[in-house]
Amino acid sequence: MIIYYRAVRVKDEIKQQAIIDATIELVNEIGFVSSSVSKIAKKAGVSPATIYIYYKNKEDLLVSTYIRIKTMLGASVMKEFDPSLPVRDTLMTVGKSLFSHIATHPQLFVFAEQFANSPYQELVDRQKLEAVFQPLMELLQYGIQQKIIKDVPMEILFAHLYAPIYALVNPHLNPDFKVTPENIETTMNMAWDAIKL
Amino acid sequence: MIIYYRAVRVKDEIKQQAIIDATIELVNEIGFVSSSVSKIAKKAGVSPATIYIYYKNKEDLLVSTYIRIKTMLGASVMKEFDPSLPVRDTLMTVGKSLFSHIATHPQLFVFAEQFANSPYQELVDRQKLEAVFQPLMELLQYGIQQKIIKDVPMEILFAHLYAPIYALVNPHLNPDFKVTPENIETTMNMAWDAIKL
Amino acid sequence: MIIYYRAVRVKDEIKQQAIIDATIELVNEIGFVSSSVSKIAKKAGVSPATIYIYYKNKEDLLVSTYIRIKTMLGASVMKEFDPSLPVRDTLMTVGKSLFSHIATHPQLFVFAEQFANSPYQELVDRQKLEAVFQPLMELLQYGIQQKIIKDVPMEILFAHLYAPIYALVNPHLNPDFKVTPENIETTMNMAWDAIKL
Amino acid sequence: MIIYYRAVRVKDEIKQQAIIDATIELVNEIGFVSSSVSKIAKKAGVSPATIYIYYKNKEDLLVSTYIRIKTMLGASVMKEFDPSLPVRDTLMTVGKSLFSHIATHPQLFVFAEQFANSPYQELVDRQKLEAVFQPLMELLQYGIQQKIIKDVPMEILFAHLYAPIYALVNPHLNPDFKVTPENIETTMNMAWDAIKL
DNA sequence: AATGAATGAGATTTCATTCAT
DNA sequence: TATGAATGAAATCTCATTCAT
Repeated sequence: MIIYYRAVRVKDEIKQQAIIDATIELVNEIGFVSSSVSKIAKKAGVSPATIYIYYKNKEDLLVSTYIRIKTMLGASVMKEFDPSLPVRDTLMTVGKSLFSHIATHPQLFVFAEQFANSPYQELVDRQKLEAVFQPLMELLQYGIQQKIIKDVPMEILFAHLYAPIYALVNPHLNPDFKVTPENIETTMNMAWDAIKL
Repeated sequence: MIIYYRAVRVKDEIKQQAIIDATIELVNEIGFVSSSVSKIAKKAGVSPATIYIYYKNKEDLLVSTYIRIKTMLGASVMKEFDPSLPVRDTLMTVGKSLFSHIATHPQLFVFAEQFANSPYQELVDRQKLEAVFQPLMELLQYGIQQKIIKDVPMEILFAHLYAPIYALVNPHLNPDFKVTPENIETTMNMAWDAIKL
Repeated sequence: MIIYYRAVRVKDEIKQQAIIDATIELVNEIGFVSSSVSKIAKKAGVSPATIYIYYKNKEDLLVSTYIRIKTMLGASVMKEFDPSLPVRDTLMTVGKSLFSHIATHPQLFVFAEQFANSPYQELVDRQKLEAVFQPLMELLQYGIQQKIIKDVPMEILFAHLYAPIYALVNPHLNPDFKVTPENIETTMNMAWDAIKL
Repeated sequence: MIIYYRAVRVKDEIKQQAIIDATIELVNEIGFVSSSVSKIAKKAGVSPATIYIYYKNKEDLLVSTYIRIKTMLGASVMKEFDPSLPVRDTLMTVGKSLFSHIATHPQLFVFAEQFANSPYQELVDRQKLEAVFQPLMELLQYGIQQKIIKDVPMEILFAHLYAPIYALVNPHLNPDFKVTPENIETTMNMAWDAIKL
């Protein structure tokens, strides 16, 4: 006699991932505005009702997807972070890592941009998401102290270090830009020129 | 001889402007996703049907609004353009003008960002919109030639000159950033350090 | 040349009545619980969307219908009210009027009962609805003063005067009861015995 | 010879009662219309699927709950029935018992009222439920024969005896009515006046 | 017996657009 | 030109019920 009481059908990790993947793909294809729960469900191969087992509502689905993307991006980029190197080298490395992460996962980037420019964006705890970049801020702080980096507000430093990257890889803004090693090198050098003392 | 005065009622410029204003305001208030034609009509004080007299459909309304905003921004910013000044001064002036234009009309900026990150964005002729910045490109070209500015692709120069500005004024990204003369000065100086030879 | 600017299609009283009629009929047929907006629309011969032109939402439709029914009932019953007659005669007349109103419009009664036993019921201003019965209360008051009627709380008097009527005509409770003149006479005489001194 | 003890797990009485309790509570809180099987399950602390082990479907659950309530009410009220007392005393006692039962279990009453005004109501065998009141009917019959009680149809007698009670304790109809001994006394005396010869 | 996952069907509501005047 | 009414289509979400273990 077999007793299998415990093994009730269990929330399916694969299905949950399929839903997230479908969400990202669909937003890439038809945009945030037109992406409905039904369409996401169809793409994921599940019933619309099933999505509501995994997510409280549409908002929850989108916010969760965004947080997952941002968390992955942060972890991936900061993996390269090595404070034992010279300040400049560390910043360059992180920047290049960001470049290549985006270049490898353009879909995630498109979703994130559309999300960030939607009203849903107010629902995420930015502080929590940005916590992963704390070491970077400390490094910049240290650079300022060591008179290597300009003594200006942190947000301005960040703007010059990373905004150009986002602008360049954004296909809406620069449809023809290619993420080549040379372009990366050029951009990061210029960013350094902007912030260095 | 008969002289026809403008006896026929003519499309009402004021009404048309009211519709555009309502569109921009509504997108600011509730976002692109939730802005429906009926709500825009209500805010503009007209019937939904009236909007279809002035615009072919919703898409036409949104695209027209975007183009109007971008055209105004371009004109406004380039008004300050004076090629008789030194290259650096001209670029600084244009950058500051951009800063202050956005600071004075944050609503237009919010609409434009949401539009640019929507599928509608593919419907605008970017080349045409950017034509107004042609003098700027020529100036940069000239700066390169004169060995004042780094000889790198034009889009990289633009990215370093203006992306930090957009990032800083974007309330999603930097909710606490204040557009003060000092911050403007700092940012533009850093942008110049990035692109100057 | 004809100018008909003014005569835009106007909210259709007939259509609105059709929606209310359909609501009442449907609740009679399949009950409150199963009556959906779509089904009401279908019965009324309009699109579900049309209902939302006339009513803010389902709740508004149901509450409006209830108020209309109750107002009609009140007006109809009180039409017979004649305070110049002896107290007993007036109360008898009103009771008989109530009896015959319900007997003639059983559908309205069924709807009202189902509504009153639903959570929607909390949304109506009972005080306002009952205002029409003010003269009745004053008459009872007068009867008490004249030592014709028992000096007990008003709500107990009402309960004995009218609750038996509602119970008897309720087909759930008394499916076989017939509203005959004789039964009416009997019931009202007994109600009088209950309240008279 | 083999003796089977109750070795097989048996339907869990406690669980079944929990489901019924949850049903009644939920209908009290959110009404009949909004009470779904899932919500009932959650409140009862079981899986929705479990409910279908104990009840064929939702209808079965609701009808069973209603029958249980009505049966309990009947038994409880008739417990006091004592035909050896004078007719009047017996009727008074039963009425007071009804009053106090409802006052002690208002939740059961709310459920019953909502149920009775729903389409489910047609699914119960009223005759069976009312069988418990048979002695009461015989008593009234006897009273008529003895010329103590008016010789009118049984349902009219019942309506005058008990409808005022239901009306008074119904919080929708009389939100401010208090079930005090005095009010009970008054009401029952008046009911007696209505039916007595 | 017990259950969490799963779903087709259907709920309420809003949408972009057209109609009739 | 201008409009309020009207609507088919589609949106989000919930429901009663069944499945697989």
